[in-house]
Amino acid sequence: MKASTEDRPRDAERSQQTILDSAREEFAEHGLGGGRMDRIAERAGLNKRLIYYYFKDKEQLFQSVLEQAYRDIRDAERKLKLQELRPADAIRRLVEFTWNYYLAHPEFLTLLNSANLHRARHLETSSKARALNSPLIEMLAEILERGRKDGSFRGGVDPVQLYVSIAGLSYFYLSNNHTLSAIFGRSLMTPKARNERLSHMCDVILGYVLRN
Amino acid sequence: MKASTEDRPRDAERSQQTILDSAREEFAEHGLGGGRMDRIAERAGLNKRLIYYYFKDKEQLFQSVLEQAYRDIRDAERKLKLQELRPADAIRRLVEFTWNYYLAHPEFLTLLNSANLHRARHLETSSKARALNSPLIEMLAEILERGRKDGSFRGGVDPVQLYVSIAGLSYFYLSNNHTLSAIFGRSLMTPKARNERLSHMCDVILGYVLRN
DNA sequence: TACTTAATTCACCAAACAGTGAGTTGATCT
DNA sequence: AGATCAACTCACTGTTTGGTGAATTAAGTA
Repeated sequence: MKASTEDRPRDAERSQQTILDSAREEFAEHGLGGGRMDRIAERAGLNKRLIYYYFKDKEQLFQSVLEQAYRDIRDAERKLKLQELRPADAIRRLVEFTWNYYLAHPEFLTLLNSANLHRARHLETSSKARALNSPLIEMLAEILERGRKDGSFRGGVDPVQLYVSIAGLSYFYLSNNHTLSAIFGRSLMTPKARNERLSHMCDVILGYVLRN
Repeated sequence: MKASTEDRPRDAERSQQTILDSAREEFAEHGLGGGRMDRIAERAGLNKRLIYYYFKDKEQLFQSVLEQAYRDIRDAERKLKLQELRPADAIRRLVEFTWNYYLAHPEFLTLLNSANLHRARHLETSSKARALNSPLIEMLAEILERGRKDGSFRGGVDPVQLYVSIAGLSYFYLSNNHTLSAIFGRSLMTPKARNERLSHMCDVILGYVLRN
């Protein structure tokens, strides 16, 4: 759980990363307002003062956490090789990827929620904001163009709208999974329910882009 | 802004509602963790002690806020008369309603996010949770059945999945509007952008349910 | 080995916070 | 007019919180 206080060599970078990891957990679990600096220090097994030494204050720490979360997902996105697939398969793959990434990184969802609660001021200030633009937009544009050319896709589809829709279908289901489960009176996270959701989302998105 | 302290007749119900309204604003703006009881009292123009008199503690106050938020949207949903419309028009109307409701009640989105951050324990405890099931599910089932019968809709569509998808398309765009705007470097809330989003969502949902 | 400087810890603070005991006020009933 | 009880206020507290000044320790350098 907590790193032992025993003799570990001094390593600024390592400590910064440990703090960042602990902060990500803490903020993902309790939000920015509910996150506690003392708990972050405890999680990291480092003295609280060190957090302020490296990250000025709570706000900047959260901003750094957010930037890394974005870097992580963008890195994962870049690894997708969609050019090799036929348009319809590429779209399906993209839906699956988004779904699986959110599923594997639930903290990404809550961090984004926190960022938006605070009107994304942590991104506006960030000089790295521009570089955060998803590579998926370009990929998507290329896929849509290929599909249109070979006659399988409808034309006039905005890649940004489609990207937001693909993300939204997974995001809402997973981020609001608790309230939805309570309301429908059944768990949405059983393997069966998850498979059904993925299947449904593919049907929706493909039903939209496919000509016919 | 703040209700004046001047002589207003004593009214328990009125005070409770005032507190509830102030709490909804506060929690919507800062989340559950970031919401401050002192600020809620100040917003309401009532003594903080009164909050504890009527609502025991912060947790129960939040639960009450959440229950009312759900009651409000369910009431609005019930007013929809979709039976009179042709299936495709009914679906379009439903998408529009969802979009417009979220647009007019942004606090609903952030309250739900807070509830989910805390794993919806405020709903699980709530005896009113069952009654929160959306009437839209039944309406949607009826519309889908009608559309299937008259040959315009595909069959085998799960109303719950579709409901989640319709909600998700609006929710993600609006709830994450700040981060999305920052990333894409353009506002998503101009009238033009909003119209385009609504149009796109209708296309996606109808593209899915319509046979063809 | 002594010196330098960055990494890390210690001990502490003022403000903010959720929550409360004990009262005061005012509407209503007899 | 006096009694009653709910509505509402006052003044306070123990604790938590984000944040900091100053000291200490260890790793590299001359």
